[in-house]
Amino acid sequence: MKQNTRREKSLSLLCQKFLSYYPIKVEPNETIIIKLHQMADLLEVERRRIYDIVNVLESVEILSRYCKNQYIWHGFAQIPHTLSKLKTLSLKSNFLEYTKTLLESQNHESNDLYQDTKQAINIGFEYAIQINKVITDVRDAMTQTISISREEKSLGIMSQKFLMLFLTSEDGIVSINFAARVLLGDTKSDTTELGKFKTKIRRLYDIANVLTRIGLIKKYHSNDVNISKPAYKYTGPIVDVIRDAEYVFDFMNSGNPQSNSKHSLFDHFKRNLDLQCSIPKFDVNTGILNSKDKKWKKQNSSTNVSTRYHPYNIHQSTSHQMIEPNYDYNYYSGPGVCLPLASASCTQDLASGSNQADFLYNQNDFLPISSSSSSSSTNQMDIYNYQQYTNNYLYYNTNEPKTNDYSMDGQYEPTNSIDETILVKTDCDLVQENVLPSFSSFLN
DNA sequence: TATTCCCGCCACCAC
DNA sequence: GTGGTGGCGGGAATA
Repeated sequence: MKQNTRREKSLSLLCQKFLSYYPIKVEPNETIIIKLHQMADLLEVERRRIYDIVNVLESVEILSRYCKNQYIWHGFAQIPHTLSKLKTLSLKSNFLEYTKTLLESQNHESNDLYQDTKQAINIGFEYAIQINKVITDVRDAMTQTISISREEKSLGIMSQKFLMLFLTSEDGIVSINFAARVLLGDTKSDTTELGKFKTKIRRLYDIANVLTRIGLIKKYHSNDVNISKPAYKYTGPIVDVIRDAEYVFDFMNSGNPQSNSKHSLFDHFKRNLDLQCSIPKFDVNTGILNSKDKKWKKQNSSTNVSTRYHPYNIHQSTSHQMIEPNYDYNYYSGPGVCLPLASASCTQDLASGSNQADFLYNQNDFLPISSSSSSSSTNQMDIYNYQQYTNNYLYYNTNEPKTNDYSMDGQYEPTNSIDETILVKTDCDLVQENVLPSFSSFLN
């Protein structure tokens, strides 16, 4: 039916179909390769659409690029740790201050360009252009225009910044308008011009559709006149900041030690900055990411970070893809976090769609690995509250993959047969609620 | 009308 | 040059 055509082709539904082919968790002895051209054929879509999905999924480390046309599927277990890193980055990099500055600037500047733009949308597009031009010219004369680099405009990095807003928001609600302005950067130059703003909104819808499908956010409807519509609400795990994360190395040394994604802020640090340098700061006035130690620079092609990598331990090489629909899952113990996972037909639940978020994050059937009780009567917390459940213990895997474990064609040649998983007390810093702004009420 | 976002052009980049 | 990748914005479907 024509009415369903657009919906059937939607990125959200496409993402759901994509996810239905892969398990929530990956067994330690599995390698799950995603071949993009096969997925495009399977889902009967242009490959361009697959990139949209993959780029956002990569931003939360559900998968990572392996080589041309191929990605490695990691499942959902890494998500809490990725979110912890993003939250930590928000607080350690001035990102939160930047967003506050943005909020204040719009509150105090009655002639704020964005307000003019938004107002002008109601008046007429042509008039909006005129207003923008005049104000932009004035501002250009007063301020140095610094644009955000192409790298920072990647869908994955936008996705990460979008998530950082949710993770530092007091109420977990972020209006798409505010997010767009944050992503545009530079509170004082012409970056809020209508065209760029609309483009950013489009991308945010793309991102939001994928993040919604994996249950991290959902569309938020409110009658509150103070909340700008449209808005999204965070529905993902509650995560803490990583204690003592002051240097780029702190991020590199957790999660995906060898990843090299163009869609990850962390990997940008690894490529572009000294590992010993402190975490780069966002300029609170422009939103541009800078570092005292080194300028954000174009990637050097001679970088010694390998483009062939396995982010996690892989104990045997299998080239199979497409997990059976009724695959059983017990729990996953990988680097970064160790989470109990469902022993159910996850892919079917994923495919059902409607209660996916509940399934992923609010299942009652999960038991922490360290729990001495196997009673299922325990009212388990969200799967992603696991850190808190275990008194802020994180599981770190001591056996990180070594470069020489892989042959030139990327096949894993195991030198270690057994994982050793140790407990590391995190004693996470708890963020004081009163420092967190609300991003929902932005220029209603 | 405002929101949502599909579609594909074409620039960029590694090889 | 070639093919993979993905930023970008027009404009149409949907609410």
